Amino acid sequence: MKYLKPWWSDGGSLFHLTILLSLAELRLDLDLDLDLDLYLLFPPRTLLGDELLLRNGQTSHISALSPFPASGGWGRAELLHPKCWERDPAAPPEGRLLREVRALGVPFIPSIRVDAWLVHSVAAGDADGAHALLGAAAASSAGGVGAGVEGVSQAAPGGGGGPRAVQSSPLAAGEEEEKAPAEPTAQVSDADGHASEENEVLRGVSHSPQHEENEQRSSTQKEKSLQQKNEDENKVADKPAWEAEKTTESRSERYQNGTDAFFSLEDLFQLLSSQPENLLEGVSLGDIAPLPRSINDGMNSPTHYNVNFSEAVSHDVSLHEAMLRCSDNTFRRDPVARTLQPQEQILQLSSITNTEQTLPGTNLTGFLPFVDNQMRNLSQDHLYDLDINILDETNLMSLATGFDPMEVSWLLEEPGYDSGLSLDSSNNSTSVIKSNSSHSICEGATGSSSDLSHHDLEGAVGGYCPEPSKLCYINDKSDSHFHGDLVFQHVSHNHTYHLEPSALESTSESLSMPGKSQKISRYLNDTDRNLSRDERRAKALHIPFSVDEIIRMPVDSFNSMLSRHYLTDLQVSLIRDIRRRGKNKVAAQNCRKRKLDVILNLEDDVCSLQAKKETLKREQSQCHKAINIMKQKLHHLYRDVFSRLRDDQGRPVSPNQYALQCTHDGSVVIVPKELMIPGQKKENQKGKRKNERKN
DNA sequence: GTTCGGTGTCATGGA
DNA sequence: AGTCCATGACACCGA
Repeated sequence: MKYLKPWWSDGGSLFHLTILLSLAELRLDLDLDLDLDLYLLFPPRTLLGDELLLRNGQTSHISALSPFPASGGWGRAELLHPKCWERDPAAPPEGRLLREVRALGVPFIPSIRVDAWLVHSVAAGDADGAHALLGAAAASSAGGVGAGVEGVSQAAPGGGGGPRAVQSSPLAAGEEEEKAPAEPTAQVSDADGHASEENEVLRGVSHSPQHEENEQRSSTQKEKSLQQKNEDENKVADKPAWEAEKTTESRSERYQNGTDAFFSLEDLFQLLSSQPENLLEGVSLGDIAPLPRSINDGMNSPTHYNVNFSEAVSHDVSLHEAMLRCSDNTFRRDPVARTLQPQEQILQLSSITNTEQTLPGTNLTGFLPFVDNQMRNLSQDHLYDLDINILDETNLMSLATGFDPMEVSWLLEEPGYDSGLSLDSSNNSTSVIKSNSSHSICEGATGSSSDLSHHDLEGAVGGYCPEPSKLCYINDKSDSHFHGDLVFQHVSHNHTYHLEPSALESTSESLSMPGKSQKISRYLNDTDRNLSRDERRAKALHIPFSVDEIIRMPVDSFNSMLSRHYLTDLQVSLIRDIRRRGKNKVAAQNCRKRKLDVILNLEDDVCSLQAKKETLKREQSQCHKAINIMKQKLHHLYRDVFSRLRDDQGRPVSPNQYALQCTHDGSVVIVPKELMIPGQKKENQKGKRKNERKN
């Protein structure tokens, strides 16, 4: 798969496109990582200093670009967090876009401006040829060039010299004659450096004093700017790409004055579509992130082809300005409503980036496939899968608390508020922002230093470095910070009971959000689910030890540790509570385990005893049976003996009158029952009765 | 909505 | 006296 060849990257600048890519709907409100993977169609360095206006009014800037190998200047634009600019003494002054935006009275326009300095690949000093080329391209656009070619057609006198110049250009736009309309528009002929009517429309949405002043200045500097322009182009053509950066500001100034040359998107469309084979040479996809659509896709689309760009894109094209021109006046006139309706912005962006109808004449889909795809990916993959309610909550919380939405979003994700102790997460949020600027979200979870090694973070609560020197600001917590930490105590289960109820009530009342607590609690549970409450508390208070350490440490080490580190009373109290609770928790677990073991053992004993009882019962019954058998045998033997006994006269002995009795020597004698021992007499009587009953 | 098991926590007593 | 441990009691959560 081929990629668009930056055929303009090695020559002087001819075009100046300003495209406002509405990135407001990116996850800037929640995701603090401003490192946007935005692949631009423009040469690097020319984007430096461009700004991204955040919802909170801060600005971010595009930092150094990363040009792709063999892309001839195409690169990856990175946005720099404003915090970084604050630390950078060489930070550029307030950019033009921001000034313009503020002049328009739009306080929050989270958009990114991309100035594209399209440089034609002409030989050094051959700016006229480039002008001719672009003039031809401008002339080739069907009546929709508008003011976008101003300066270009002047550089190529007559504007009709396009075909000849195109043939001499490396683009070899031989097909230009086929696609080019016969006549350039009147606007083309008028494009001598003056701002066109459309330019006026686009830039004059709100005639700020600054704009008027710029227009006045522009009229006086026209001639000079034209001369300067040619000179600058020749200079730029001899300079490497990064040196062109130095001229960006001056270009912007001239742009503001309306003296620079501009070119419409349609011109570029015509130009690119006329030479697709040339444009798609040399740059492989491997150099650039894979994108599903090449520029040819946009070019070949009739929808893209037939778009009249002259209406909205002719001079200084911006999606935002185009949006301003659209019927959605609330975007400009009601910044508050815009601030409060991120979803609508998202939908706006979606409609803009996905449908050409929203912006007639502004077909970024075809012209900027990379940007378009990025926007699509960002808007669809990252935005639509977001729970919009989070945005709502964030904004509502930001309104309620006066906090920054980013901070509020962080607060929502920080589940440490169920602690009965005062926490410090407002400081955390700030630290998070700082750490995010260096792409260390995880490390910045507690706002600690980003220079911590992963080992240091492992097991340590919140990744805080235990060095005393880095613990100094622990004591800098103000009560207000703690107050902010108590915000969400009411939304989560609080297992601690030693916090003053007044504190909880005050914080809950100040920020109570009926109907939101459940959802917030859900997010709280989702985010730091793996952390215990004490861990979150320690994390919030920047306890420089892990909970595991605090609990398992021997008492001597524990005391020495407390004495070594300078900790606040609150921290010491928390640490002792953590230790006590941790140990008690383990003890309770052991106790329950032992109790369970005792119960199980008792159950086993019961089972074994029941089994033994059954066995004994069986043995008892067997013994009873054996005894009965022996008794019966004894009775039979008794009867048998008496049946055979005879007295002195030879008569049978009656068992009713006599009984058999064993003597001490083992002999058996016949004894009259009257002479029997009373005990033996009773037994014999019992036995006799039994035998009688049986019989 | 109720029940029940699991869990954390506190209070208390003994070692 | 301080600490640890064991345990009953309570509250909360989730199934």
